[in-house]
Amino acid sequence: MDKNVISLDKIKVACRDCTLSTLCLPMGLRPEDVERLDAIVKRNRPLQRGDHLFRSGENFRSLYVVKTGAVKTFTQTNDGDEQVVGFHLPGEVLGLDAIQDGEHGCSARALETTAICELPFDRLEELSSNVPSLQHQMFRLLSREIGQEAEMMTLLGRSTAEERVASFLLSLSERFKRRGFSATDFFLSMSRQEIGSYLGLALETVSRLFTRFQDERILKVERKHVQILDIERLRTMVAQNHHCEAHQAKPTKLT
Amino acid sequence: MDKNVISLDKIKVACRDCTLSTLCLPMGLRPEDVERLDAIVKRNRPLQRGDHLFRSGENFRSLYVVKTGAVKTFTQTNDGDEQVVGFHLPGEVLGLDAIQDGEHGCSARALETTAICELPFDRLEELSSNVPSLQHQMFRLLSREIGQEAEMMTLLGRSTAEERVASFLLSLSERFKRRGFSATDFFLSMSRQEIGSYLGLALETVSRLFTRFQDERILKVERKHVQILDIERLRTMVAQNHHCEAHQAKPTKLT
DNA sequence: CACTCAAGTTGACGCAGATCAAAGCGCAAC
DNA sequence: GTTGCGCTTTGATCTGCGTCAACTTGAGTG
Repeated sequence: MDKNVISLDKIKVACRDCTLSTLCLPMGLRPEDVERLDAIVKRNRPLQRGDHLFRSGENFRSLYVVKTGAVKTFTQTNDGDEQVVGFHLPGEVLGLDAIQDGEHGCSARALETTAICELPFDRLEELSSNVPSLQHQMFRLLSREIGQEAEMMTLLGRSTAEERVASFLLSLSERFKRRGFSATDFFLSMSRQEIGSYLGLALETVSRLFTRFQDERILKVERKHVQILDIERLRTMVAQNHHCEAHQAKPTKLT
Repeated sequence: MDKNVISLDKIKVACRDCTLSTLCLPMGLRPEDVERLDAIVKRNRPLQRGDHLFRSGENFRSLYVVKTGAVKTFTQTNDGDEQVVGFHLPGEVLGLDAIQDGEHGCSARALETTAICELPFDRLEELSSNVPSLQHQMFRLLSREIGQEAEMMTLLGRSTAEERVASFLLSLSERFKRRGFSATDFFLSMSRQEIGSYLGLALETVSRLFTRFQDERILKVERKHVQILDIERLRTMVAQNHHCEAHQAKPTKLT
């Protein structure tokens, strides 16, 4: 309750005063440029859990930045189910894939009460032309997304279920940490089903791995509440060699 | 021989006269802006099969566009093998993931004799500031990459081996077609191993599927030479429902 | 020509993880 | 309180594809 009131207050904060400014677009901009950016930001009422931010196929008008809360992006499969393509925490930008053809390629929906900053893209583009450091920042942002997706591709292409879940938990942990939350104690705002969809696993497999990690004293899990007890073990898992060799293209000539 | 001489000639072609201009960065630019872009392009000697264009960890200075030939990008796994992250045909841009932190996150190597246009990024950025339509084009380019990688993620996350191979062949087919080559008769410049690595499959699985597709009169395969006999069947495979249900997150309440 | 070596094919086998099924649990509505 | 409904967990079974291994083929070399 109390918390809610505070967060409703916060959403009107200008970029200059926003705690995310070191993660978000303003990163590295001069104060006067942050002001110009701030001037084009629209701050709408918060989304409730389940609300759509945009839907696949809709016209692209704006990029969106998560301010508080969490959002999932997903596509529809031809049999009518969801394929989760991403989870987005405060400071992360949504809609980047839609710049290309002016149409959203995925839908976005709030996983919890979520505040959003909206950046009308035409104005952002115009401003980028006039503020080289903002243009640079935009390029970096898009590039980062590309790099992260490439990492995700190798994760999906060659990792075991164990590595995927470990990797997922580490990713969340690091992202929470950078946002000033605990790196070892947090709540998952998404279901096992959604995690499984994102990681290319069955929900049962995710559940079993949570249980196993708990048995091995790596985690403490109670429904959505996760505590990481042994983060090093998780890191080792991810760095581990893979069980299969044939996935891998050999470098032309060993030795 | 003859061909080689021609292609060596071609690599000196200016953007204005390049057959790729409708696929490449100049797309949609006014002629005078194409000239300005052309002025910053460096055209180096062609790469031979196996030559590196850049290596993971190297400083990022330029983006590269394939002009003729083909390039693979790959990362190294901790056990020293390659993980292929992409195949790049004429008109496709490499190095986009390196803008972020000024360092290449993957290596790129020519799969055959390959001509490249080099675009020094600092000059490209400067020019983008002055030419809004180029900036727009850059944003679209980066956005397209993001969208394509997201598609690849769902392919890797939830598809069967059959769907992956079918999808790979369709992708090549379409890309060749747009470049004026045959959509149904082409040579693979990469090995089964590399295809497998890219698709998250064992090379044996790729081989078996090629054989099966051939038995089913969908393809004719002879080593690197592929002919697509029934492209519709391939399309059906990709659009097909998936064998597994649990991968998929159910939409929160239908209706 | 024979020899080598990398690339590709094919078969046999085993296992990680999907699928199927059922039971337990937290939470909202009434 | 009771009822109902998602979500999660857990167990039992099944299977696609990775792994291992043997063989074929073709290109390059002397």
